[in-house]
Amino acid sequence: MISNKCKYAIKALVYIANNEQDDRPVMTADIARDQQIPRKFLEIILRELRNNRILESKRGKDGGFRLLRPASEINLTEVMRIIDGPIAMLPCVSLNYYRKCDECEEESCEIKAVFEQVRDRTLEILNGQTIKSLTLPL
Amino acid sequence: MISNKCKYAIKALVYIANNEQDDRPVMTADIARDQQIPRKFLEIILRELRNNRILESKRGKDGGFRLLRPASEINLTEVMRIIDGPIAMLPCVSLNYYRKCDECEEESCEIKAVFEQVRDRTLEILNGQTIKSLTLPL
DNA sequence: AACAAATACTATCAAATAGATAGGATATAT
DNA sequence: ATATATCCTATCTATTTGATAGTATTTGTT
Repeated sequence: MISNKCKYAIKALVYIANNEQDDRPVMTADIARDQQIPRKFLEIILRELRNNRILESKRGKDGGFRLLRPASEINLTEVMRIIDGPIAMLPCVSLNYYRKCDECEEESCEIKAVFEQVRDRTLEILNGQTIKSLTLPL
Repeated sequence: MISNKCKYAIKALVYIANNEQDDRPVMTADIARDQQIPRKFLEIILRELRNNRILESKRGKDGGFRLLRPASEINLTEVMRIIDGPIAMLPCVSLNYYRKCDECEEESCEIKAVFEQVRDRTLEILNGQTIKSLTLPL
């Protein structure tokens, strides 16, 4: 399962992509209202995405958030890794958050191979998806 | 990520499958020792698998656990669902633990389709794996 | 300069989950 | 009887999840 936080993050990014036609930044309050995300929680999420160079922010009146890169260059895996960490089902199989298991040697691990397969098929799909590909057709 | 508990469950089942040649049940203490799983925690896990008709148990001297069905008929998804619950990455996309999202209508959800794909590819792999297929060749 | 409106930051909190551990009850083979 | 195994109940700590509150700071407008 991905966290609510991560789901909110993805939805917020898609919302921003859908609403940035004119060059004005999108406000937290608007995203929160339209996507039904708790506003203060969303603030934290958007700031985190900004700190990780997915968004840029503008403070004060007419402030808000804009994508730092084109939506087509923001990958779903990148967002998920920032918010939730590993995508793999086992730490010892994670590409970006690898951690050895305490209790077993990897050479003799019976279950590693299966979860490597799952990881690869999952990444095939998620790497192929960007914020752009999740926006509305028009 | 699957939980440690779930990883322990799978490893314990594979261990039992690997060690049930003669008809004697496998003891918690042996699994715990050889697989480096905390014994008391493992007890809870094995009992849970018994309650869910994956294992049968025998108490007292020469007691222990045996697979209730052939290893080839115990699916990896079945075990994972018992211990960890949903396999899908979103509740609204789960086949066995479906739950509607509070904040969004599914018809207009931008991210549902992607996570349905991930679910399907993941289940393709995990449904194809049984405790038997994870045991040692011989 | 004053004000309104937005993000930034810090602190805190409650509930759930993860990951166990302890101790005694019960069943069973010898 | 006794030793040995599972069964059961209770408890515990740390972490994570999901959030809220309040204040500081920046910025555009009047």
